[in-house]
This record gives sequence, C-alpha cells and structure tokens, in this order.
Amino acid sequence: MGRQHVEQIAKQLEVLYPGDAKTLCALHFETPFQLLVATVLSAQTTDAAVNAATHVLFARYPTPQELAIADIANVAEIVYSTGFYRTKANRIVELAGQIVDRYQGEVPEQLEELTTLPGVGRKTANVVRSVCFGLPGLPVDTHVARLSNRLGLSSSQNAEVIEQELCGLLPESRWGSFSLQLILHGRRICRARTPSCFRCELAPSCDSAPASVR
DNA sequence: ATCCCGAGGG
DNA sequence: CCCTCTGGAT
Repeated sequence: MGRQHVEQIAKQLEVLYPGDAKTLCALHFETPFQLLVATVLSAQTTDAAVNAATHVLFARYPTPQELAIADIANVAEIVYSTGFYRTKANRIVELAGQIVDRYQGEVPEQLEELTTLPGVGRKTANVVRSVCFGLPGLPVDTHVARLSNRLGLSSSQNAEVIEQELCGLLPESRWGSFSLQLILHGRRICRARTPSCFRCELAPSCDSAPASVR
C-alpha cells in the first residue's frame, strides 16, 4: 500500500466525482435534522427510496418538534417502502423526541453525542458531521468497506478499523468526500457481485483487478 | 449471530 | 430467483 498508492486513488476519484461531501451526497434535505433522519432511513435501502419517503415525510413533519409528536402508524406508512419500516418509524420519532428534549431541537455535532441517539451509529453520525457540518468524519458503509478491501487500502472487515485506517491515510479535509466518492464508484463500477474492472478507471492502481485490465 | 423488511438490479 | 441496498440494536 503506502502513501503514494492512496494519493493516486484519491486523485483519480476527485476527477471522476468532483465536489465536497455536501455536493456529492445524494440524500435530499434542508436542515441537519432532516439529513439525520434521511440517513437513519437509508439503512439497507437505496437513496432513491429514501428521497421518495422523505419528500412526503418532511412535507408533513419538517421539524423535530413536529415529528416528535407524530402518529407512529402514519410515519410507518410513509417510510414503508424503505424497508424495516416499523423499526425506522419508531426510531425517527424517538430520535426527534430526544433532539427536542436533550438538545433543544438542535442536532449535536460531536460524534459521541450523535451516537447516543436511537438509530444513530457511527456511520450515520459521520455522515451528519461531514455532509452537514463540514466537520471531519469518514462514514464507512458497505461500499466503503468493500472498495477499501479491493483497492488494498485496508484488509479489515471491521467498519471502525477500516475508518481508522482510511483516516490515517488521508487529510481530514478529504475524509467526507472520499467516502462519498467510494460509494459512487461502488455503485457505478465496483459493484458487490459484478465489478466492471474492464471499464474501471482505478483498475491500474487496484490490487484486485485482473492482470488483463491493469 | 440474528433480527428488522421492502424493492429493484443482474 | 438470488442478491444487495449509504445499518443499528439486541
């Protein structure tokens, strides 16, 4: 691996998917609270499904104050198509309540505070930090984990270990955008089952690409 | 390790 | 028809 290996990859990703974390984020939102909710809903579903649900959800419950007192069954109906709908409906209503009660309606910025909220794990907390607040945070989801392994940036299967290793390889200013760039590349080219190495721009610097395309 | 859970892609 | 999707809590 080494520094040069990462820099080569990071540089190519910047060309392929230009922009900062906020620009690259595919989730629709107006406020930090809305991004937090959208990210909780994004578990095991597509961003398109989340955006369709939040379009309706935020029209009816735009603020934590309003979502906190929402009818759970109605919320479940709205988020139904994102999957895990009972769990998600309960989580986001409870989440809204805690934001109101514990944080005066304002989403906290510290990772340790964010991860105490229901439905908010390390990945979600880092999304909010990097996309919304412009703070250092490198979300590791299934795409980031898979591409990090394939590219030879980490050999760990543990998301938190991968996060630490990637953070050590990149400047803080690139943490958020790098994560989103890996996600976009994972969706377009480096898919889980059928990676298109033959048309991958990163193949020359990828440990896992077949020799024929490097 | 298992559960939550629908929808679209390959 | 199987797999995967911007996971988190128990």
